[in-house]
Formats: sequence, structure tokens, C-alpha cells
Amino acid sequence: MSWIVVEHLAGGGAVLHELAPGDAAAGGAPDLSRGPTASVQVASDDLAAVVAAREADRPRWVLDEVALRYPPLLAAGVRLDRCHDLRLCHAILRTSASCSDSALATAVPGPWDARHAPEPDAAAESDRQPTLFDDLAPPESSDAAASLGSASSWNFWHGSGARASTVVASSPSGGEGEGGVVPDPLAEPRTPAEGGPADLLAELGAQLEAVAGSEQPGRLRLLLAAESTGALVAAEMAHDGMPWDAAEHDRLLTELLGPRPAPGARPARLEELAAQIRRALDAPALNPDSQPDLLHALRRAGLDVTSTRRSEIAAQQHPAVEPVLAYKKLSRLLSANGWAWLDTWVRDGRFRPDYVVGGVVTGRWATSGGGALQLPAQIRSAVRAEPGWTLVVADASQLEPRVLAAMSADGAMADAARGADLYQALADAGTVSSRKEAKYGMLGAIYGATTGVSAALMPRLTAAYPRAIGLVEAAARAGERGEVVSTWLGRSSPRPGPSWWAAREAASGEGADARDVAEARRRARDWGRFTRNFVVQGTAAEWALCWMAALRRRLRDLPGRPHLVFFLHDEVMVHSPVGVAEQVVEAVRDAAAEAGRLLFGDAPVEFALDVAVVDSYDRAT
DNA sequence: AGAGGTCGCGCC
DNA sequence: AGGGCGCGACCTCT
Repeated sequence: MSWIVVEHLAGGGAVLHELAPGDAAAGGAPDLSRGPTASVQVASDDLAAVVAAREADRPRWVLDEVALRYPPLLAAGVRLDRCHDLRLCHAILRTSASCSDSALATAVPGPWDARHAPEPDAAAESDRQPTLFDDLAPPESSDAAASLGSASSWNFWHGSGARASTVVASSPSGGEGEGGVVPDPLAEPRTPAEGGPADLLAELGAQLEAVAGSEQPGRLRLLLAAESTGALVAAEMAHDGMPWDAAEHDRLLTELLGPRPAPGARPARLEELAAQIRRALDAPALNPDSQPDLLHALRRAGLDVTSTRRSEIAAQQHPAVEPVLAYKKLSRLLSANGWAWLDTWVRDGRFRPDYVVGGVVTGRWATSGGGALQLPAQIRSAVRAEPGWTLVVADASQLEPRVLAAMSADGAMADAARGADLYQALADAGTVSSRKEAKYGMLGAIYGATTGVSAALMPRLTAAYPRAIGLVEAAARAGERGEVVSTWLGRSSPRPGPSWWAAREAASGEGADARDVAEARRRARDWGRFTRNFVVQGTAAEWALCWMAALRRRLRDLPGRPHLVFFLHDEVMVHSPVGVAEQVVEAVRDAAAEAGRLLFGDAPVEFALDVAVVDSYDRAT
């Protein structure tokens, strides 16, 4: 397989550096020892066409940051099959315990540790004048990229001739800022970037070296490939958008809230409920949107509540309860997914959230707008397939306990994880007395329940599934000691912050009193719950990434261009021509089986799916 | 006026 | 309950 490094130039345009294929022992990694076999400069206007032509060979494209570089290609109609996202992969390798001795992991923080990939910059020119922005960078950062590359890759590149540098030295022909976003130097202070191909090639070299020297190269390679494919999918989903029926959404809002009010005004239904609340609480001037005011009025009316939390109010007997709960529900709908949301996030019948790949420490995705990961069930009927199309919605049922069974190689739990309903199987095995207990118990084991029904079930679960429970317990103990834990493929947890260590220090110091000790213990347990969950949630996220990547590849070969339009932790949605839906269902199932094999080999765990073919999202269960 | 913190609730 | 999030609204502080 060939690898092509895309070096974007500051003024527009790019240089494509082709790398020699490595031997099979390197897991498909390219041979970096003699530099690129060819470097070709491409004007920005030609980039999409050139990339599209090269894509026929299905190379692995090496990009500094997919989220920046891929959308323009998509807009030009170009799709990439596979890639390596240097920024995302750097973040993983930087903290992975699997390669903690690597040059990449031990270097001082550099440009690749910033929130965005370092940009090639006119500032890198040798004759440039110093600017005030230089002062904003840490003094050591100018050496950071070089030290990250270390002697290994950096010197190889430049020892074998300055071919790449020569290309870069010629002026780009694409024209300044044409069709591209010109970085605003005032928007964000940047470290002085070295610019040129050395950054990309040296960084790639450092990454491949870290992987090759790691404890589990195969797993890390899979993780980096899955993460990078995730970046492609995220951009593609933002490009294609989720089919959204704005008229249906508006109809729904009008039905529940009344007609759309003037900006700032309460919809009619909320106004009615507010009046009811005021009467029931005998508080004529009450604004139910104010939590303190509402709490005060509730208590004055005799309700035994300490907050305005839904669950607390619901437990009370009072005429105000019903309207207050109704008000909260509807005002939430209005503020989170009302007309303002519709105006902001839905265009031309598509909802396009900004997915943030790797945005969560565990490896889950986040979103930076639109709240796509929390689409309430209430409005899912607005997610509607185009005429002639349908939605294939699939979610992995009980993913986290299944992942735990597989990663711990717990035979008894794997037995339970072989069928469609893991919780029922636990109950049938006699470990616990009901399916409900099984569910609470397992979730408690994964989340770290310390009290209540769930905690009480732990001894029985531990006896029946010693390896599975042992794995999460070990992760919890490690976290309590402040140690790092890792997912199956090698994403590692962050370390606790300074205040955590300070609390621990204070508790063991001379003047420590009981409060210091209790505080340190509490913080230790909190962090242990985090690391306990990290290993399972993070590995589940890896399974899901592999599932989606495998699905994406299968979709590519189906007719009519069925495409992913949504991904939510353990759930995917494919917008598919009606006639292809059955093939998509098959692809979704095959991809799940493939993801299981990719991560866990032939571990006897089934990753069961619930799959629905529906016209609108609310009809999928 | 704007920043930052907290609450409450939506999703997994 | 217990883990991970994003977000809007309100409130407080500066």
C-alpha cells in the first residue's frame, strides 16, 4: 500500500510526497529511511482533481488534520478511502502507556500538542521579521518539532538530499488564499511553526517509530487507523448531513408549545402552564424559569424539596407538581431544540452537527454544536428519509458488558454474551434473580456503584465472573493510586491533576487531620471510578469506531450510494435507497462481526445488534 | 457588559 | 446510584 503525505502550503496549494512501501513486517508502514520517492507540487485549484486521480490506487493519505483538509475535498466531490490524521494520532501516541518511552512521548510539548495541527506559515520564512506573537510562545517550542522528530527521522530526511525542501522553496502557484481560509493571526496565538515538509514527515516518522517500538504495535496501528477513518466519517457526515424534515419539526413544536412566538416571548402553552404554577403556589409574580425563585416558592407552598430537580419535585404530592414538570419538559424542548435551534442547525433539509473526533478522553466523539449527541426522543420524528430512501438504524445492544466480557476473557460472562440478551442470560445462569438485577449489577460494576441495590450485587457478580469484575476492579485500584490505565487498543487515561496530588499529599503529611484524609480518600475513589469506566467505555468506543469503519468500506461497494448520516457511541444510521436497504442491513451486521474479530480475534463473544429499517428515526426502538 | 460557575437535563 | 459528555439559562462576580 502506498502512503502519500499531503503538505499544505501557506499560500494555497500543496505538495504530495509519495513514500516507498515498507516490508510486511512493519504492519504496512511505509519506508521512511530515504525520504519520499517523489514530491509533486500541486496548485490549489488542481488539488482536488489530482487527489481524486491518485485515489484510484487507494493510498493512505497522510494529512496534518482531516477536519481542516477534507471538507474542501468533499465539496469538490472527492472522497478518500483511508488516511492517517497526524494530529489525532499524535494525541493518542503522546499519552499511550504502550509507547511511553518513545521519542514522541518523551519530547517537550510542541506544535502537534496544540488544539489544532501546526499550520504551514509564511512566518517560517527565514527573512521574516519577529512579531509580537513570538512572545506568546513558550521559549522551548521552536525546537519542539525537531526534537519530536528526533535524530531518527529528521536527519534521515535531510541527510538524503533536500528534495522536499527544494520544492517548498519554490513559490506556490496556487495563488494567495484562493478559495481557502486565510488564517487570522489575531485569532489565536501560534507557536512559530517551522513550516515545510519536515514537520509532516518528521512527525509521521516519529509516530511510526513510536508504534513500532511499542508494547502492542498491532493494536496501536488498528487504533490509529480506526481513529483516522473516524475523522473521515465525521467530515463526510457533516458534508452529507442528517436528513431533517423542518416542517415536521415545526409541526411538532407548534403542537406541543403553540405557534411560534415573537423572539423572547413565551409560547402560549408555556404561558398557560406558568399561570397554573403561579396559582398553585400562590405566587403571582413567579418566574418559573428562575431556579432560586421557583425553589423558594415551592418550599413556601409546603413542598419538601431542596432543589428544583425533576426527580425531587415528582416525589411530592401537590397541585403544583404536574404543571411544574410539564413546564420544565416543554421549556427544555424550546430552549434546546426549538425554533432557534432549527434556524441555526438545519439548512436545506439537513442537520449538520460539528462532530469532534476524539473529543472525549475515553475516545468517544463529542460535538461542538447542535447537541447532536443528545437528540431527544421527542423530536426524532423529524429525522426523516428522503422519498425513495430509508433509514437503517442499528445499535449495539449491551455493548459495554460485552466488551468487558471479551477484553477480560471471562469464560462464564462470554457464555452470557453469546446470545441476544446478555442481561437475561446472567439471570438465567442463576447469578442474579432477575434481568433487572443483572442490568443494574453490571452497570454498577462498570460505573463503580458504591451504594444501593447495585453495590449489593457485587459479591455475587464477583464470584460468578471473577475475571470480568477483576478487570474493572484492577482499573479502579490503579486509578485510586493515581496510575494510568489503558483501553484494549492502547488509548491511555490522563493522570489526575495537581489538586488531586495535593490532596493526597496533604492527607499523608504531618499536620493531616481527619478531614484531609477523608478528602483524599474521596478523591481517590472518584478517580478510581473514572479509570474503572475508562477502560470499558474507551474499548467500547474502539469497537464502535472499527464497526463504523468496516461498515463504511462495505457501503462503498453498494449501489445507489447509501451513506452514514449519524453516529452515537454505539449506534449508527445509514441513509439508503429503499432498494438497497436489505444489503445495508447485512453490511451493518457483517461489520459488527468484523469489528469483534479485529479487536478480540476469535473471542467467543457476540456483538448483538438491534437493526431497524424505518422512514423516521422515532420508529427505531 | 462580559466571564465564569452552577444547575438541570438531554443522550450514551 | 455510579461513568462520560454538551448546552442553555440563570446568577454572581468583576
